[in-house]
Amino acid sequence: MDSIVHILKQNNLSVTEGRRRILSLFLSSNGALAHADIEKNTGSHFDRVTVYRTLQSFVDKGIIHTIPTSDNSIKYALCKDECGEGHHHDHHVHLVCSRCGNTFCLDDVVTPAVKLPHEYIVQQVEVVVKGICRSCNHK
Amino acid sequence: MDSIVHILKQNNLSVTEGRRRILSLFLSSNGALAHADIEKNTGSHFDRVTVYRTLQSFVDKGIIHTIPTSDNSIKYALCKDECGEGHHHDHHVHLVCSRCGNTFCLDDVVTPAVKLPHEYIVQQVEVVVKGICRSCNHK
DNA sequence: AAATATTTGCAACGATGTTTCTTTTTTTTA
DNA sequence: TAAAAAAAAGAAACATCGTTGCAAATATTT
Ligand SMILES: [Mn+2]
Ligand SMILES: [Mn+2]
Ligand SMILES: [Zn+2]
Ligand SMILES: [Zn+2]
Repeated sequence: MDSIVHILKQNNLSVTEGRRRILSLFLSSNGALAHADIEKNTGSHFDRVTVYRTLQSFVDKGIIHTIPTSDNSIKYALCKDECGEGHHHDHHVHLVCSRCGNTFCLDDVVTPAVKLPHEYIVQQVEVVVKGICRSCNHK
Repeated sequence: MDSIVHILKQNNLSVTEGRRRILSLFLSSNGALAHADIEKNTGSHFDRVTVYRTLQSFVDKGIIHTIPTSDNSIKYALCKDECGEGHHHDHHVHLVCSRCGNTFCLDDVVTPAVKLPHEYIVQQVEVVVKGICRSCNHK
């Protein structure tokens, strides 16, 4: 069975044209995608609202995760394995390339521990690095 | 001279009612402020646009800095000393309290170094911690 | 006090995201 | 496979956020 369909079924999502297309976009893209990228790449096939709802349901199911960026636009990228409904475990660093503007998950770079004064409690650490991505750096 | 007026003059900003009020809000608040907080706290005294422009000019001058949060809302907080026009040096960690919802600059907690694979270049590291703030933790 | 420079308010606009409701599509059941 | 039930998509309306251009008001300089 098609791997895209497989992922959808595994997550109890009914298989629709829109979900197939959007999930396929994520699988074939190496960087993160913004809502606008998705609208563009799916042409005028789907309503904006459908895209919003699809992204939201993917996030809910742990198929994709959101990436906060300092310019305040949300990006989305595929989760690796361990995430599921109500369980996100994306403890990696994100890179926003200041040359090409793309955003990447650095899945192998684990979020550093942050030590706060003892009056505080740390629950989650989010790290976004601004820098130059691999492909921009090699040119 | 009033310290608020002093700061404005020092930054070559003309002293207006709006700027005085907004700067004074920052000086008297211990957490970070969102645009909405400012609109609320200044009553209906100023137009939305004026608030936007004031915040923008404060950021430009290095009086305040922006704080990215994972819920994609911008917060603003006072800079400490070293920042100036075109020179922001806010290398500290930010905490979003999951109990009270407030956002704080942890001025004494320096952004940890993040080591990326050598194909990448790091330019800036942004760390946002979700956790419990001092005052919420003491209750 | 007058002239100049800067800021403000207002109105209009675009982008983003949400909600409600009806129609269409998908899934389940028989 | 056909009918019934459930889920998703599309459309329209709406809310919020943030920006821009311009005329009126305010602050600064002369
Ligand atoms: Mn990621
Ligand atoms: Mn700060
Ligand atoms: Zn790049
Ligand atoms: Zn708190």
